[in-house]
Amino acid sequence: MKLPLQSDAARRFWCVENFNFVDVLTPQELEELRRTMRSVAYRAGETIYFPGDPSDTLYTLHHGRVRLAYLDESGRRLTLAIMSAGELFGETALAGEERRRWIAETLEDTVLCIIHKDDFLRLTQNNPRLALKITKLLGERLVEIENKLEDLLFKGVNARLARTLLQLVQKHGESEADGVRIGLKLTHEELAHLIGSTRETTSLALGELERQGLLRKQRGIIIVRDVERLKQLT
Amino acid sequence: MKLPLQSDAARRFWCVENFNFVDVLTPQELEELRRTMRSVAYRAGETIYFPGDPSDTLYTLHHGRVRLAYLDESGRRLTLAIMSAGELFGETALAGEERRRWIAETLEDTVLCIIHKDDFLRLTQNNPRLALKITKLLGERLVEIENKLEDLLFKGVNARLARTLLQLVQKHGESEADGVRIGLKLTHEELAHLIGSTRETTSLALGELERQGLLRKQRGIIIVRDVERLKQLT
DNA sequence: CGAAATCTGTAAGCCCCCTTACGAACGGAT
DNA sequence: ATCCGTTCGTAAGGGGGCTTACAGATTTCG
Repeated sequence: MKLPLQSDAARRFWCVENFNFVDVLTPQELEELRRTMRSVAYRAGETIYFPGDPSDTLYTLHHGRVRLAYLDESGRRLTLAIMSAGELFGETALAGEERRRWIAETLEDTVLCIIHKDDFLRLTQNNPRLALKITKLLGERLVEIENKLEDLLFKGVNARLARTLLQLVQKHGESEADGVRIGLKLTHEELAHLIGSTRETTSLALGELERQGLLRKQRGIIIVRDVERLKQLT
Repeated sequence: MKLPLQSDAARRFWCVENFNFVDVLTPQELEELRRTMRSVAYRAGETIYFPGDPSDTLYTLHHGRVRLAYLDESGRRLTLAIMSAGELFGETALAGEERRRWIAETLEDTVLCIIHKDDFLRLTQNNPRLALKITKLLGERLVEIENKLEDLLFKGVNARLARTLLQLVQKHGESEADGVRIGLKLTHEELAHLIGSTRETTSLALGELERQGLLRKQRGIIIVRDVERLKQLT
C-alpha cells in the first residue's frame, strides 16, 4: 500500500478537524489539543496497547484500521469493534480506568494521533459541555457492550452472525450490482471473533446463508444480497 | 416487615447524606438537590421502571432491595445487579439514554429517592468535578458489564457461579460459626439469573459444591465455608 | 390447621456448537 | 512455475447445559 506522505503537523491538524469533540471545543482549546497531541505510525499487525498497559491516553484514527478485542488466558478472542478513520478509541482512560482491559491491534498500516488523558481532562475544568459529551460517549460504549452481552446470552450463532453482518453493511457498506458489499476484507476467523464463535461454525453458517441466496462470498469478501431476510434472522 | 415510619423530608435528608456524590457537592448544591428530589415507597415485587420507559430520572435507595435485569422477548432474564440501601441506579439516564433498557424491580418493601436528570445535570454546569465523577461511575458500570460478558463467553456455569458467590460474600457477607453467610435471601432461581443460567443447572452446581464441602445451604440461605477453594474454581 | 404456592432435588433426552481432523483452494513470494 | 502460508469447506464426535418432567420439602396464607 502506498502511504500518503504527510507531516506530523498535517496529521495532527486532520485529527483535530475530524475529532469527535470538535463541536464542543473552542478554537483555542482545539489549538491547545493540537499542540499536546502527537501522531504515530504503525505497520499492519502491530499492537497499540496490551491488556494491563497503563491506561492514560486516547487515540483518534487518521487512517488505517484498528481492532479492539478481549483476550482470555487461553488465547480465545472476542472482537468488540473495528475502528476506521476518524473514530476515537481508548476513551475508557477518561473514566478512571487504570490499566487497559482490551487489546488494540492494527489490521492495516495505520496512523493515529495520541492525546494524553490529563491534557484532555484539563479542558473539562472550564468546559462543562465537554464533560457531558464524554459521558454520552461512554454511554454509547455501554450500549454496545450491552448488546453484545444480550446477543451472547439470548441468541444463537446464526442470529449473532446476521446482526453483525447488518452492522457491517451499515458501517462499511458499498453498493454493488447485486447487493451491498462489505467494504472491509474480513476472513471467516475475524468474523468468528466478532460474533464470539469459532471459524468452523462461522464458515458453516455463512455457507448456509449463501445457499439460501442471502449473500454471496469470495475469499475475504461478502456481498449481502437480501438485507430484509437477514433482519428476520435476528 | 415493620417499616420505620419516616417523613418524606427525613428520607430525602438521609438520601442526600448518603449520596454517592456527596463529596463533590457543596452544601448549597446538596440543599438544592434535596429540594428537587422526592421519595417514593414500593411494596415487594413492584416494578420501578420497565424497558422502554423514558429514561430521565435516577434513584438512590433509602432502604430495601432492587433488582436490575435484562429481559429477552421470551421472558428469560439476566440479573445485572441487586442494589441495597445507599446505592445509586438509573444513572445511564445521565449518559443520554432515551429509554430504559433494563427492568428495575423491588425484591422487598423499598423506599427510594427520585432525582430528575435535568435537576442533576444543571449542577454540572458549575461543577466540573461532579461531571468527572459521573464519568467514573459510568466507567465502573462498564467494567461490571464487561466482566459479565467475559464470564458468559469464556467461562462455564461452575466458574460463573463461583465468581458470583464470591461477589455476594464480599458485598453481603456476614460472619458465621462455620463460614460466611450471604446476608440476602436468594432462591436458586435468582442465583441462576445472576449467572445467566437455569434454575435446574444452578441447583445441580450448588449441590456439587455442598458435597465437596465448599458451602452449606438451606432454603434461601447459603453459607460459604471455604472461600479459597471457591476462588480456585474461577 | 390445612391448602395452595413456592422452592428444591434429580434425572433422562436432546441440541447447539465446540473440538478435532483433513483436504482443497487461493495468494503471495522467489 | 513452484512452493508455502493462509484461508476455506466439510464432517464426525463429544460435551456442556437447556428442556422437560415429576416428586418431595418448605413456606405462606386463609
